[in-house]
Amino acid sequence: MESSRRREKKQRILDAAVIEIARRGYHATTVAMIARRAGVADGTIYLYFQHKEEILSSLFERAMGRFIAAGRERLQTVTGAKERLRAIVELHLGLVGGDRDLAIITQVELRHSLHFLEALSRAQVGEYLAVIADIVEEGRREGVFRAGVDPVFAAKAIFGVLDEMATDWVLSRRNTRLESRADEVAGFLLAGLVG
Amino acid sequence: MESSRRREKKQRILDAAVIEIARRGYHATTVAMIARRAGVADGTIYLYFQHKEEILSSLFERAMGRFIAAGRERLQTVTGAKERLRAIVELHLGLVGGDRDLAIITQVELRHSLHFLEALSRAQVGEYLAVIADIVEEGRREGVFRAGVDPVFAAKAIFGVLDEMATDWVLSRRNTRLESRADEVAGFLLAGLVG
Amino acid sequence: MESSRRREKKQRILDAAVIEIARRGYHATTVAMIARRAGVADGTIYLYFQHKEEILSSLFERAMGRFIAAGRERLQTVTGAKERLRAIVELHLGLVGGDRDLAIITQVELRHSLHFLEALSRAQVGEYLAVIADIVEEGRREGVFRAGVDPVFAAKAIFGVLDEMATDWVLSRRNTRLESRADEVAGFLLAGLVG
Amino acid sequence: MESSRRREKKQRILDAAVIEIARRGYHATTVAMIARRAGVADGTIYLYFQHKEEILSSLFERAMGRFIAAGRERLQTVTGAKERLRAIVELHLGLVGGDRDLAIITQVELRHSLHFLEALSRAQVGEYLAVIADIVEEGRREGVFRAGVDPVFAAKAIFGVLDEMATDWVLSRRNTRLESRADEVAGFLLAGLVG
DNA sequence: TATGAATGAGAATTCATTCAT
DNA sequence: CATGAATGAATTCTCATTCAT
Repeated sequence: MESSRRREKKQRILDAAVIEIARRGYHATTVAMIARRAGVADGTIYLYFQHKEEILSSLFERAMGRFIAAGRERLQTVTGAKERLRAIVELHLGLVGGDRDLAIITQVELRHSLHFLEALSRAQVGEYLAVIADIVEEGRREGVFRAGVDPVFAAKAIFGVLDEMATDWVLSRRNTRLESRADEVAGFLLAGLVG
Repeated sequence: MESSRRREKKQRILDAAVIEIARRGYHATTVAMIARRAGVADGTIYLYFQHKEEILSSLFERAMGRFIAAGRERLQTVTGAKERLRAIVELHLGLVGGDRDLAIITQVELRHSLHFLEALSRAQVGEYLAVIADIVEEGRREGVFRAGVDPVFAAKAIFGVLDEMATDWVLSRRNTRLESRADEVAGFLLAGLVG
Repeated sequence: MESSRRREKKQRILDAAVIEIARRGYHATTVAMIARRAGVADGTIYLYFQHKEEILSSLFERAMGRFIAAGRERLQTVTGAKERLRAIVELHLGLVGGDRDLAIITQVELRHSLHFLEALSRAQVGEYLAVIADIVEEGRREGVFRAGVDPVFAAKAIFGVLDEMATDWVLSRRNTRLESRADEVAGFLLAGLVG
Repeated sequence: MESSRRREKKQRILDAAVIEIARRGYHATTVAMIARRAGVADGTIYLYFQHKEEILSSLFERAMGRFIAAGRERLQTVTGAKERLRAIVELHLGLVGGDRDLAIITQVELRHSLHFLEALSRAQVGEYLAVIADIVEEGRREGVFRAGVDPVFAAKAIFGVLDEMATDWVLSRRNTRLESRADEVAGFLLAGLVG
């Protein structure tokens, strides 16, 4: 009960952080700004997060958690490596494209330092890449994908393409929907994977 | 004559900046640290750069300049879209992989803020993408690449793969040579492009 | 309650500023010096003042506030233009002469820049001049002062004499009391005003 | 010959300084700005002045020199205390009002610090006050001015009025000519002095 | 738990002054 | 005499973090 209230307030702080950081960048955003938007006192932030940086990593973890949960759910209903890859592409672009503020954070702010990026990478992007690699592996076993493709390598390549599309969409302030490029992306990737 | 001395000292400062920033990140690096490593006084930095941030953008411009020059030179000696793409891949991975400190900067530090990333993107990455798009276009005309591939899209996808490989290499402190993955990367990309 | 504590601390900072600035001048006084004397941390200053310059203008406002309050009070108990002018002269010299540190600030430091001086002038000296002009006007109506005297001009002239006496007293480190010149000053001014 | 060229360049620097300092204030004006406007190198300034502050005091000395020279000349042709006082008033307002840039400096910038103001005061304002005091003394001897007036005091009062008029004119950006107030000022002062 | 006033370390930047050329 | 590149001390202001209430 307590715990739920606590979780709620933590979410409120994170929501505030997304908006502020997306708007002005991580370094230009002060803890006080986040506190004000969240409607709490400056000091309260430190009852929920140890450092300012922990807000950023929590943001990442929350995003990745949703990402992975959505992925799991979606993949359960889809079979066949090609369809599964297509599903991942749609999901990735759909999720990133669904919240521009969050996208700014995942595509730009989270990459602000080597140390930070390494930590993120090891922790959770690895898991995400593994999911993709599994699909590629599955495709090879099914004989749908070329045998010469290394799943681990392919996962990175796929992630690279998705990530670049996402970043490109964030930087170009165009009003297109990112998700609308899913077919094109999936087509390109499948062409490279299919024998 | 004067000017050459000036250019020389500017280079010295940039060289110092690469090392310091790669080591501790842009924000944790003080102007004083760069000055010390360059062997000049703090104030001297400001005779060559207007702001600390201008050091970072100069770093990027210098890197891109070398990149593009090397690319132009290389492409002049290579014909055929497939070979040209292969050459670009080798070049990209070779250049990024040739200087880990610089790679840290191009793959991580230069992306530290939306504003900054936008500026970079518009200015010079666009030019680079155009070079790649031209190769794809050429391949389509030659009938080597599939007609269904949009050159602009393909250029981003190719860049995405290269960029992800580079970032992955930077983050994994492995001692492999990045360039050694060129064949694999080129193979994957060509598979996606060739009919 | 809170507010009173806040006001108190603000006063403490201003008191410290008077001493430091009088001693070494505005430009040679650092915010750190004021903070130390006030017994607060450097950063605390900025919870009460936006800029260093705002300390100076607050000093002026505080001084003028007291000046005007004292003036109002005094003038209520005095009637007749001649007596009122005499009262103003006594008050002006008495207040300036009562605190040498503050006098240094009002007579010297507050005039350190055109921009600043303009702001002060427009804001509050104007009000003070108006009070004097009213007395002159009153004297004319009473037939005590010459009809040919322009009240606005006379107010400036009176202020000029008072101000010069004050500055002279500040600069000459003599131990005379400034107030002791009040009779002489009032006599001179009245001679010029009375028919 | 050398010496005349030297003097000329010194004047050029001072002329530049008047403009720059009047425009932006003493503290906001850098030595480099003055050098640029004077058309010399930064270092050259230091061949003519020991410190930046010496430029300011030289400015004052030059202004006072002209002031006193003009005063001497004028007073030689005028007789009678009343007429001499009138002449001084005209001269003072005429000279200050004749060059707004210089006026900004004499009325504002030169007063920026106690230390500086003291030095000026002792050195040359004293001499100027003495000239005025002499006139008052003369008037007393002639029986034109009241016997009760202390010449030294009167000189300060007169200077105070003139100074306030000058400052007022500088601060009000009105386009009136300062000199046009000479009659009014002289009338007021004489009323106070004449028996 | 929550507050928000206070802290004080920290850093970018400026600019008077020097001095080798 | 003149130059102007180089110096480096010096200072304002910010802001993550703490802690008494």
